[in-house]
Amino acid sequence: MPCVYEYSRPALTVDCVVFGFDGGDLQVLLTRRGLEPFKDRWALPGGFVHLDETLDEAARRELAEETGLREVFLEQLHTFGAVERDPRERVVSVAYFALVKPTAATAATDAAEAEWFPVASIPPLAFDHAEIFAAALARLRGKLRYDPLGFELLPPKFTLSQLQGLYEAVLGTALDKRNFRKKALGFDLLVPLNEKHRDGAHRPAQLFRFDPAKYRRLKKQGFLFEL
Amino acid sequence: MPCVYEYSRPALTVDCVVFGFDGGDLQVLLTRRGLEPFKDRWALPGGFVHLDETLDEAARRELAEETGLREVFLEQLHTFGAVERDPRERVVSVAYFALVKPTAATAATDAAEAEWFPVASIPPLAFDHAEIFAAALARLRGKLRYDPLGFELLPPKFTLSQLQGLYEAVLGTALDKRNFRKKALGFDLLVPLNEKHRDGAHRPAQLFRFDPAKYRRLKKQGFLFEL
DNA sequence: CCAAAAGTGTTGAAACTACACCCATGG
DNA sequence: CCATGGGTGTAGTTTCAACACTTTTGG
Repeated sequence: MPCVYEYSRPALTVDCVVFGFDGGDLQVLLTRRGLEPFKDRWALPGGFVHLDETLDEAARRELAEETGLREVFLEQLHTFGAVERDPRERVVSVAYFALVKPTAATAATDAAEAEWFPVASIPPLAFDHAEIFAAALARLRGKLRYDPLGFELLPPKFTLSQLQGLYEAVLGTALDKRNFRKKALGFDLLVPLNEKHRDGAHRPAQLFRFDPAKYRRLKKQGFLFEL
Repeated sequence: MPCVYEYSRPALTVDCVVFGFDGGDLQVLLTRRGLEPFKDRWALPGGFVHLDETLDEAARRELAEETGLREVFLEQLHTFGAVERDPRERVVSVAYFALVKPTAATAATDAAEAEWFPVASIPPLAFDHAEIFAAALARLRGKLRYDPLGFELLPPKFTLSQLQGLYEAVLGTALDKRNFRKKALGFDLLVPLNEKHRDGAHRPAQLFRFDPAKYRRLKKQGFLFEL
């Protein structure tokens, strides 16, 4: 029998919008609900915040538990507090968005009831998760332009074409190859490796890595990224 | 005697970072705490979220109760969830930032224990409110550049010099008068009024108003503001 | 030798920066 | 008539967008 205190404050959860990139499409990781309400519907991975953990910790813990993902890029998105967003009782949810590299991404698929969906064809979602997802996608699109988030979705070594493909997939627009390369290299944040990417019957591509330390140094001096 | 449920979930509050502009400095509205902990310290206005209100509603209600402010521009900022941010018990706080026009701002001063402080000289704050304030200021600075937020801090009728002064106060840099005017007028979002601003022994200034409807229309077509 | 993606420069247009003087008013 | 802030244009530089062909490889 619940006492009055159960109803005196909202429940608090975290939900994660996890993005991945397979080289073609931008994707999102969803889990299938095992319980009512919305049993068998797809939903964002997430769960209740414990009293002894921060919000970020809760998000990481839930991600690990439900999808097996660890060490992902995680950033708080927005807190959703509509009164009726959960039919059972008042639940406020702190939403996060996460970016995972392809290596980690494939590991996640092996786990439990988690599955990747291209963002263009998301199934119906539980609760207000469609709204949360839309907010996350908008944020990713907006931020990609002036923050080097993209590298969190690529393997540590990547080609310029892969980088461009990612920008095109996320922004939904075609980009000019020469202009893109000029800009991307102009920042001096991509270091060429002594390694080529061989992939099929054509000229092999130069591999690069992103230099995050240098980026942080530049950012402190009021530098802007902007691709 | 509290039952176990009191401790099974964090308490949830909202806190508001309210900015105003007096023509010279960017200011923040603080309230003096009447109770322990941090009794007599300055703090951000805020309070507990009720079960039957959204987070936005809670923020507006608390603002009205503690400062008398209504009809302000309000936007969710970030949710703060450090485990020890409140010494009494686990409290998670959804922070908002608010922008108020000078007319409303003076009304607020008359109210209760609320007072405006220039952002350059904020007193010590309760809890983690200094951190919240810093996040709000950073967000305001960042967003001002590509979102027409500034008009929420000016009276409905304003001169270009007032607008420029606001940008300079928020961004902390001097701007070139001619370039600023060119850009500001170039968007075609400022409509000149048949009215001048008389103020002292010099040429009176043209008054303008911002056209929010037109802005929304342009934004839908993928238009970017950026001053 | 063919298909397929990698790689590379230039040019015209637009936007940005820097900069100095006259105007209208109140006292 | 003087002090004060309002208001205006241009030139040099930089950045941006558009655009097509050669290179390297595997099959």
